[in-house]
Amino acid sequence: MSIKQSPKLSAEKRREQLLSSAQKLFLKKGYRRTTVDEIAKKVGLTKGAFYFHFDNKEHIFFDLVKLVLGNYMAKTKEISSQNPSPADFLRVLFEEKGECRSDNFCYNIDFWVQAMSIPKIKRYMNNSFKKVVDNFIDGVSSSGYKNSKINLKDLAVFTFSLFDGLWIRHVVQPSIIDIPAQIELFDTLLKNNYLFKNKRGNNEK
Amino acid sequence: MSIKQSPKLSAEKRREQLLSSAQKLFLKKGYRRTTVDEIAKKVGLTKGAFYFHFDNKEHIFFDLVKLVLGNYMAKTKEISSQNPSPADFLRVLFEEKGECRSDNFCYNIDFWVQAMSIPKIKRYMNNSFKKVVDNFIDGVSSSGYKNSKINLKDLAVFTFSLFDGLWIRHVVQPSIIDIPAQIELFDTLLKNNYLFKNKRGNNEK
Amino acid sequence: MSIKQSPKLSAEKRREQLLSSAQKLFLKKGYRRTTVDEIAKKVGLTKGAFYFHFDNKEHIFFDLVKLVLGNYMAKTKEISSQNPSPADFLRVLFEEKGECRSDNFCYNIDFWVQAMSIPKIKRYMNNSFKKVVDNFIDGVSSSGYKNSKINLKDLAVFTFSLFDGLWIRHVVQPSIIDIPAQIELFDTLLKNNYLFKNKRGNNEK
Amino acid sequence: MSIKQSPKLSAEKRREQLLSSAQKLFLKKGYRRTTVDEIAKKVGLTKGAFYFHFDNKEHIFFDLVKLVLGNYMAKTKEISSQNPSPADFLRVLFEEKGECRSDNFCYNIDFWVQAMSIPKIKRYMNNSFKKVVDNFIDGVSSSGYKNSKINLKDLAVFTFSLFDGLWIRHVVQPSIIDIPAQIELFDTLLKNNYLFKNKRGNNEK
DNA sequence: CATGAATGAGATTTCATTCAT
DNA sequence: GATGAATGAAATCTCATTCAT
Repeated sequence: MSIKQSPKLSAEKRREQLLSSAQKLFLKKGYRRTTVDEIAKKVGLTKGAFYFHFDNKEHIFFDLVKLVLGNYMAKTKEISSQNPSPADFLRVLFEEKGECRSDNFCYNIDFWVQAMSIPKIKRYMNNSFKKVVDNFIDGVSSSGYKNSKINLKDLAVFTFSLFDGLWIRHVVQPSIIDIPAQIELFDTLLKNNYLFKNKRGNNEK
Repeated sequence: MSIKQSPKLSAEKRREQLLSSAQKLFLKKGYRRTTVDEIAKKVGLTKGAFYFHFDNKEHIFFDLVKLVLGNYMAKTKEISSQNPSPADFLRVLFEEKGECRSDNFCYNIDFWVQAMSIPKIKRYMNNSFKKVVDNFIDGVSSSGYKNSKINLKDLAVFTFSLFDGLWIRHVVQPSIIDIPAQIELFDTLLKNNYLFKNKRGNNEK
Repeated sequence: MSIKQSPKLSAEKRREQLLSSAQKLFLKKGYRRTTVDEIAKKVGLTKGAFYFHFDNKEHIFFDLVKLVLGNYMAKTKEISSQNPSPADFLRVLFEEKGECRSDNFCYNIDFWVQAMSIPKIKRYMNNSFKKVVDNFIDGVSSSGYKNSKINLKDLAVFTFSLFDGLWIRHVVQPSIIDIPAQIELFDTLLKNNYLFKNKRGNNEK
Repeated sequence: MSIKQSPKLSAEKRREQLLSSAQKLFLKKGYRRTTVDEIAKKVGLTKGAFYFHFDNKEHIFFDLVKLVLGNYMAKTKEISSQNPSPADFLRVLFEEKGECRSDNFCYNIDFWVQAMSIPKIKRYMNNSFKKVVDNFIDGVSSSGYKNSKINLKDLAVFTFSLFDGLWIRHVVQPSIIDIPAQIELFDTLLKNNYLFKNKRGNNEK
């Protein structure tokens, strides 16, 4: 009997498509609620094809965690060399100019909780976070945020936690939250602060 | 032959036990990963008994959302009458003195995502958030944070998003994050700010 | 919506039923070709019920291996105290008087191959076989089969291998093989043998 | 871009390679547990190539059954003209000198059960077995094993069942079983037997 | 001849829910 | 009120087979 097949693409292309599909779905519905069938169908394939490209559902998840964290680290690294303010980190993580694409970083707690339940990936994540914090410290100390009263590590945790919280609210209640305004607010709070004022001189970004 | 039965408690007691059990589990593992069996076993009952007290899994979830949001609203309402600073909201939500009990507020995105997927509860949540924001605005404006340059609604969103982010990181990576230090940092950032300084005079809480 | 349920039996009864059902099917079709659905349906249950009684398909298999080998050992132990001839072992293993019930011992190689692929069960099986061989040696040496020219351990292996071979042929081609005649033949070969003749005196069984 | 391909061999060569590969795998793991992918990979090909050479998995199985049984028949035919004792049949089936190559006869019950479930092959097998039995009878009666008390057909079944049983134990628990010793034992049992003694005179092989 | 991406049927397993006792 | 055996829908995963290149 004959079988209708989707056009064949290279494994590389398909892997990318499937990763992107999975990322969107995991973000929107969480790891558990997302089925392999959905991931595959979103790119016009069947379950079977999914298993040709990935060993199992957990594997695509691992790959995604690595991708996301790698991206995250790369971005923060990149910013750190440009004399950034803490708010600049938010700006870039939210993809320039507040245009937040919900398929871009899947900073979603379900994703995290799932990830943290697997020792291998948990270690990877803790290491990643340390690197991101280091990048942040490098970046902001070079741009005048070094201050005896503020522990820069705490400021990093503060910034990234704020990012997570904004991100989540953005995902869950997009109508309520205005990301660019929030970033501006963060920037304003820091710029008009005694703690940094004298250190940084004029605050043009 | 006789069957071992748990001592029969009043329906009211059992409901409370089950709600508490479900809350802890939903927080720790997410709605989907938590089974009815686990919820029941945690209080020494069987699945069957669960269905005597709740119509189904979604119902206990609804009840929990209402409970949690009610609590959240009550707390913020209470603080708002005590001339709070924004950081005070964090302080109280994190249960005073930085001692965070992980079973207290289940502000976990999986919980949210699940909740937002049900229209009835989505409306409820949006309304709750609006009330919480109003409580915040009431509170901080009475304590001198009214400032033409800062939109207080934005400051509320900022504060609650920060709370969410800190909370999540606390749940996922407890070893990395020092909640009291973060609250202090938030407080410091606001207190030493030009924007509020002249308006508020002395900042002792 | 309402559900039609099979009459409820005690877990103990159901386990026995399911074990028996699985034994017959594994014997007839092999482990792999037998589905959990079939095992359950054969006793009027659904897949779901199967998983209430057994953790998974491998577990029922383990239990069965233990049951079968335990039975095998017990039988050979029992015979060994009754001055048996080697053929008596076959007789009893084939359940008295050649009436072979195909659901009795599942001495089937698929069963074995599957079992041997799991280290835990492999050790168990090797130990069992050693015990069975010991029982055989005990039994036949007490009834005059001790003979310097014949290694009794070899005779044991010979007897049990013959049993396996007959059993398999009986399962696969029942029309071709006459078990009682084969047992008689084995007995005759031994009884009319110089090696044992002088040792055993008259050979009445 | 170019694709790595195995060197193209004649269809005949490939068929033989695939048959040999399949035989080894079916013996080791059973028909069901063996995948087409494994069969192909073992000779450096892909699934697709397999389907160029064989219509489907069942076909290669049929071909194998015929090959194996043909071999079996040919061997027994050959021996039967050499005045064999029953033990000689074992000897030859086990490939002279006790050096058992596990890839030679796949006399494995999974193989049989699978085969017997297909009527065409079942008839073929029953006929084969009859011929093998006839070869045996021809052989041993010419060498003095004709005896009124022993039905030679039973002796044939006995011998081949013993072979099966030894073979299986050899495959499953190679460390426990000493094939040459078993063959010797069989020979000894027959040689020192009243039933044949007077008929056969001296028994040197 | 051979590749390798894709299919689809079917197997194992999970779990919310039902219900007789 | 509570038990625990049973259901059934849905999810994950496997693998024989197809087919464009």
